Amino acid sequence: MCGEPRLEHAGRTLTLAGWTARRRDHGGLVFVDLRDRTGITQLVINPERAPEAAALAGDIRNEFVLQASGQIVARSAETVNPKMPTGEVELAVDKLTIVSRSTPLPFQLDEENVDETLRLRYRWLDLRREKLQRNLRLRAKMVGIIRRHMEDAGFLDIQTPILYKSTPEGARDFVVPSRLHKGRFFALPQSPQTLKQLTMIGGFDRYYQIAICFRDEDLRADRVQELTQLDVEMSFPDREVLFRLMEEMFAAIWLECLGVEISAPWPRMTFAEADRRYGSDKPDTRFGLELEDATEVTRGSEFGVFAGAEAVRFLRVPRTYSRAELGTLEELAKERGAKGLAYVVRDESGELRSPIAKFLSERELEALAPKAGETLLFAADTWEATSRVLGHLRLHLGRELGLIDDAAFTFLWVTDFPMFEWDEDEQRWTAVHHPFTRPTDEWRERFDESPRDALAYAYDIIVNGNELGGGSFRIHEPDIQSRVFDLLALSEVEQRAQFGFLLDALAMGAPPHGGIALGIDRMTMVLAGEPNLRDVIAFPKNQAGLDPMSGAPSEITQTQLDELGLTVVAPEEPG
RNA sequence: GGGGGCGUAGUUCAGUUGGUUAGAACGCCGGCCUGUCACGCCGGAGGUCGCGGGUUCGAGUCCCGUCGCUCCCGCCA
Repeated sequence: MCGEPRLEHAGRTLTLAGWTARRRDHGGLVFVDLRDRTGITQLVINPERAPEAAALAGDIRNEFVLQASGQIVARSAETVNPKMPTGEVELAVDKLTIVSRSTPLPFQLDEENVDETLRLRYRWLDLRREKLQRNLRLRAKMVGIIRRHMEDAGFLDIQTPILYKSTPEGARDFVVPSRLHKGRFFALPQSPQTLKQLTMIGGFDRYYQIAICFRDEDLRADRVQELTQLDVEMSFPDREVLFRLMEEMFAAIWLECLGVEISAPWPRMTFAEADRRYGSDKPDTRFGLELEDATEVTRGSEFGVFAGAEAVRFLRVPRTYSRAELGTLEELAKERGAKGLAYVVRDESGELRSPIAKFLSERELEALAPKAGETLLFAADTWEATSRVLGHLRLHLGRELGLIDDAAFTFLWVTDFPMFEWDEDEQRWTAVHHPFTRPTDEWRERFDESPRDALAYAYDIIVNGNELGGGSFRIHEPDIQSRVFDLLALSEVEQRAQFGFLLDALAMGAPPHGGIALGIDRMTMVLAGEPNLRDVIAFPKNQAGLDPMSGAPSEITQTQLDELGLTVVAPEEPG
C-alpha cells in the first residue's frame, strides 16, 4: 500500500496502485505522488531506467489511477522528505500502467472551504479527501466497538421493518405508497420503538439494532432526516445495569478511538436540577457560569418587571461590558423570546452602571452582591422563559469568554424528566419523551391527576452539551398505557386504530422492559470534533433535504403514478 | 413559515467613493526543464459579477424583487 514503504523495505520489488495526488514533470525525470487510503509514496520515473514508462508519464494528470511496479530504493540524504512518513524511500518505476483517466476536477482535493453543494454533488471526490476518510473510518470503528460490546453483553441483533405504520404522534412521517393496496401507505419508522417493545413481549430479553430512523422535519447542522441509532431494549430492566452498560461502551469507544479515558460512573442530574442550574435539559458542564435565582430577593421590588415576574434569574459574568456589547447580548436574549435584558455592571472602580439600579433597594443590591468587574444579566419572565433565555446566553458567553476546554469530555446522565408538556397550539398534553414512557413509581397511579408535575422514568446521555442518547423504562400495563393515551387526547377509536396491536400485546404477558437509543451520527460528530453532521455521513442530503448528487427526491413517471393510484395535485416547479 | 450571512473565472478569493479593457493564486491548455516533493520558468485560454427589474451619463459596487446555499428560530414524541 502507498502509505507503507519504509527504509527497511529498500531493495524490495513491488507494485503499487493508487491515485495521482500530484505530478512533478522535470522533462526527463517525472515524480508522481501516488495516493491510496493508507498514504502517499513518491514514484520516480526515469527515462534511462524505464523508457516505456517515461513515454506514458507525460500523459498523467491529477487523479489518474496508476499501477506502478519497481524497486523500493532509499533516497539519498539530500532528497529525503521528512514531512512524509514514506519520505526516506521512493519507488523506482520499471513498469507503469495508466489504469484509469480522469477529467479535470470540478474542485481541487487540497482546496479548503470548497462550496458544500459542489462537494455533495461530486461526493465521490470529496470522499477521497483526508477528512472524510478519517471520519468515516472513525465511524466504522465506533460501530464495530458498539456491536462487539452489545454482543458480549448478550444482546441479540434483531432487524425490524423499514416499511411500517404511520403514527401521527411525534415527528412527521415519510410515507411510501402501497401498489398492492392503492390508497394506503406505509410509513418509514421514526424509531423502532414499538417494535423493540414487542421483541421483549416476544421473549427476547435483550435486543439491539443499528437502526435507520426517518423524520420528515427541517434539517440543522446537527439534525438530519434519516439518522442512524443504536437501539437497545431489555426485559426486567435494572437502571444501574443499563447505565453501566452504556458507561462501559462509551469508555471503550473513547479509549480505542481517541485514547481518552473517561471516568465512571458519570455524574447524574435530575432534569429539575439541570434546568435550575444551567437553564437546559442538556447542560454543557465543561464550564460553570450557572444561573442564579433572584426571585425571592426581588419580590416586591420597585422595579415592576421584577416584582411581577414569575421568576427573576440572572447570570453572574466575570467581566464588564460596554453599552454596545450589552445591546448585542440583549439581541441574543430576544432571539430566544426575552422582552429585554436587564443588567447591573460593577466596574473595576466599584461604580455601578445599570438602568435598573435606581429601582433596586439597598437590600436587593446587597443580596445580588455584584463584585467589582462583574456583570449581572437578568431575565424576568416565566420560569421556563428564563431558563430558555439564560441557558442560551450561558452557552454563548461560555464560548465567548473561553471558558470551554475543547479537549475535555464531560459525560452526564440527566434523569427524571417531566412526562408531559402542554401544547398551546393544539391545546392538549403531549409526551415529552414518547407516549410509551413509564411514570416514575411515585407517579404511577396518579400521573393524570397532575400531568404538569408527573415525572417520567426517562434518562438522557449528555456529552459536552450534546444529547447523544435517551431512553426510558416503558409502560407494560395495558391500563396505564390506555390512561396515557387518554391524557394525550387520543380517542378510544384512535388508540385501537394506531396502537391496538401494542395494547393487545401488553395484555398478553408483557414483561417490564426499558432501554435506550443513541444517535450514531451525533456520536461520531462529537468523537471527530466535527460541527456538522454531514461530514460524518458518506452521502448526506443538504439542508433543504435534497441530494445534489443524484437529484433525489425526483419526480416519477406517469406509469408509476398510475400503478400506485396516485395523482400529483401541486407539483413543485422544477428549479 | 420566519430571521441572519453568503453568491465575482473550473476552484478559493480580492475588487477602494459608482468611473477606462473585472484581477490574483491554484487548476486547465501549449512549450522548456534529470532530484522535485505546494517543483521551477515562458506563453495561452477561461467571466451572463446567481437571475430579473430600477436609480444613474455610467452599476460587480446603490435600491427593489427573486433564486440558490448556509446558520439559527419555529418544528424535531
